Amino acid sequence: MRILIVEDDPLHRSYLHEAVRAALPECDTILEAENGHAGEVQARKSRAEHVVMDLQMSERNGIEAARTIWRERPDTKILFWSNYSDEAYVRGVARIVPEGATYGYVLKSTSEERLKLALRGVFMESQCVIDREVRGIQQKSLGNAHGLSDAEYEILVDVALGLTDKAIAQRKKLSLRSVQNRLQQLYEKLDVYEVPGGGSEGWYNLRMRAVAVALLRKVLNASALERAERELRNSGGN
Amino acid sequence: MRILIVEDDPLHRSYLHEAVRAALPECDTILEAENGHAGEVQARKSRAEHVVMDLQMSERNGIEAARTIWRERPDTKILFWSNYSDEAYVRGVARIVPEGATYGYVLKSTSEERLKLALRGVFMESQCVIDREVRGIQQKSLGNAHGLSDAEYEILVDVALGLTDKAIAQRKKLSLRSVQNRLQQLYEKLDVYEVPGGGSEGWYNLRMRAVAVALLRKVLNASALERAERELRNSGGN
DNA sequence: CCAAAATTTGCGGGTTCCCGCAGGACAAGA
DNA sequence: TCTTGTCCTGCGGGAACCCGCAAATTTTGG
Repeated sequence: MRILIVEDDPLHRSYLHEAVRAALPECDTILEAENGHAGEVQARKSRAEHVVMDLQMSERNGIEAARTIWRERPDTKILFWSNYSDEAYVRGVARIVPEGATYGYVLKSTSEERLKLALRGVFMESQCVIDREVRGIQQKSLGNAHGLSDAEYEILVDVALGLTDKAIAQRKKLSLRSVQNRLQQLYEKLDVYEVPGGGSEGWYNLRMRAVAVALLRKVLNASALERAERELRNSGGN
Repeated sequence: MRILIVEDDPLHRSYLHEAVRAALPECDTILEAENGHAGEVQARKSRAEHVVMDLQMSERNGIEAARTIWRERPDTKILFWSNYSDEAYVRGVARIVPEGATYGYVLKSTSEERLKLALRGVFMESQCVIDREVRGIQQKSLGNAHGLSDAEYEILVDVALGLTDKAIAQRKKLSLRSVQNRLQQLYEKLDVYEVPGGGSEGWYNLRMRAVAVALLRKVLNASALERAERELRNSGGN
């Protein structure tokens, strides 16, 4: 049994190494990579079927690396080990996990015990192990009280990239008006109208404010933006 | 000699603890805090004059903590120890350093050697120790080829918060037109006009695109936005 | 001190955005 | 089938944005 560790912080990497060794004595070789790209290469070369990896790394982040790994071998078991439980990350992971794949999502702040349990659960028992906090985010993002539908999220990302309504309409093959409708739904779901000072109107540029709120609430984050930007650029714009 | 460590990651905290113990044998007590707020409290209580602290922590980040610490005792020596060298962080730190204070800024990825050197340099020799990469960012942000002036940066932040031109004019006590002028400068300095696909016009909403580019280039980041948002809210909007 | 350079401000217009209103398209259920 | 609900679409107008032009003001440098 071989395990691949993808993590850029050396301290965390060696901590993980120890945890794996302790939790999975049946594991005979532990491979390491220090960024997403190296992780992909290693995974391809070693055919490792068990990967534990960090999100937010430089040089290709965890989500992108996971996507290409899963594209090549969809039965790979991946345990995500992240600092944050931003909705953007949770959504990003959910978006790329293949049909029936087993994976886990635990926070770096969890106890060593829980990390070891997750390691065994995902790699030995083929369970999906998701931390409580992360689960909480998942729920919230689905509970449509304040949660955005996928369609709305897509629009939000396009807006955040700086595209005009017209450009978005073209990309998404919708009429101009439909795009604007979805935008208004966004403006309601994020509390864009709430004004800091007095109740004066016209304080906010709604389109920009929506993105600001999404960033503050971690519905969006820089990493998601980077991914979207790259996608935009090599899809040639439309 | 007492040293206060403010760092939320337990691994990094203990690593720092070790490094301090090794680099500064004359240090007799090492205090620890696990977020910015606790750090402020500890600093106030212990009157520590030497602080090493992380940026990006939950529950009040390093910049805010440093600001209140320096406000109370401007001669405190602070060594910032951060994962990233985002322009937003570098600028944020530079913005709050008091006249003549000594501080340092090293990345978590630097060698143990350099960390120890920085510890001695800042705390014993009262030098300002800034990592090469960080210095590089500093230069770039000043070299006005692509670097934003302080005025432009301020506007950028206000725009990113979602304020309208009019609102910004009011806050900054400028005319509407001046705000728009500064915006146009922004649009030029960030390459807002560059289009992905063909040379079609009207592809970008410039105001939004400027913020997107700033985020992608790390001129802005979520942490800076949070700070600005809080400031906006308790300045009552104007 | 004056001249050059940079900023600020007003005006005017073309464009985009924001959104109420209202008419279609399509699916679910009585 | 008819209703109800949801979504897409077009129209129209008021507000905000983007920006060229030019005068007024401030700053800089000699």
